[in-house]
Amino acid sequence: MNIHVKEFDIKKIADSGQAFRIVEESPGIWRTVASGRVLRIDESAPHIPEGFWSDYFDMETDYSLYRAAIPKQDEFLTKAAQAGEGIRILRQDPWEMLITFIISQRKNIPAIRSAVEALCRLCGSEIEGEDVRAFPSPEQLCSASEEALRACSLGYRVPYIMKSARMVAEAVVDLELCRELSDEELFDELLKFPGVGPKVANCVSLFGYYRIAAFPVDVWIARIIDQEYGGNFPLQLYEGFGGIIQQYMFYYGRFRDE
DNA sequence: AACCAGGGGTACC
DNA sequence: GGTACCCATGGT
Repeated sequence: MNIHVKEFDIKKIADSGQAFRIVEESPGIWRTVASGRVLRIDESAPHIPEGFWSDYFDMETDYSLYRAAIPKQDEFLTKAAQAGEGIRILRQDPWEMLITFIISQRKNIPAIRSAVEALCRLCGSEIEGEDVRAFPSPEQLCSASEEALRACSLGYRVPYIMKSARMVAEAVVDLELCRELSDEELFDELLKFPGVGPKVANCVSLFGYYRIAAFPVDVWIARIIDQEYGGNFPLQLYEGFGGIIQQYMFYYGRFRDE
């Protein structure tokens, strides 16, 4: 049983900077790993199973309603939203997002991918019949040695990751209970982790907790706001779903020249 | 409030 | 094959 797939582009999602384990395994066939499961998607005939995966890919949401809020006079966003049609905000695992976005600081996307993959190979669980491993649990990560973590190209982030993993393993911060918090409370809670500042807390909120009002500002978004909006982006036009608009901006900012 | 941090990816030569 | 520059930043 499959739901009707529309406004879904796995290739764009793989390049959107929210998920780092989606790879083109063979031409046109994409493989993704989440919560210890593997799914393969044919980009020309996408087929999303009901249940876990349709929830993960947020298939119930109609993104055209969000794009409709963009004023026609806003040429940049109009083009960005057009170029980004098919991108969805994935409902990813908060723990995986926490560690992934601590890793992300001052790395480019290919470097984030390889570091995350190295971490999974180091201490993630095997997945039956697959070459890839699951993202490691907090306990698995805690059991890894500092030297082994350094070999994953994590650099100065190693202590942040080790301390954050311990905080989750010891439930100093309960990432599941955090689902009950308001956006502001969640943001403050995430800031308690070492290596997590405003940018990373917003990314974890948006991609790990589906807080679509969160609006992470990285170098790309800052550049766009500066160059296209004279330093003043009208975020109030998109109250409650700025994160979705941000995703179109990010994607278009990176790929409009290709 | 400047300044620094690992080092990988990439474009260019 | 060398090198210069950039990178979904945060801590000090």
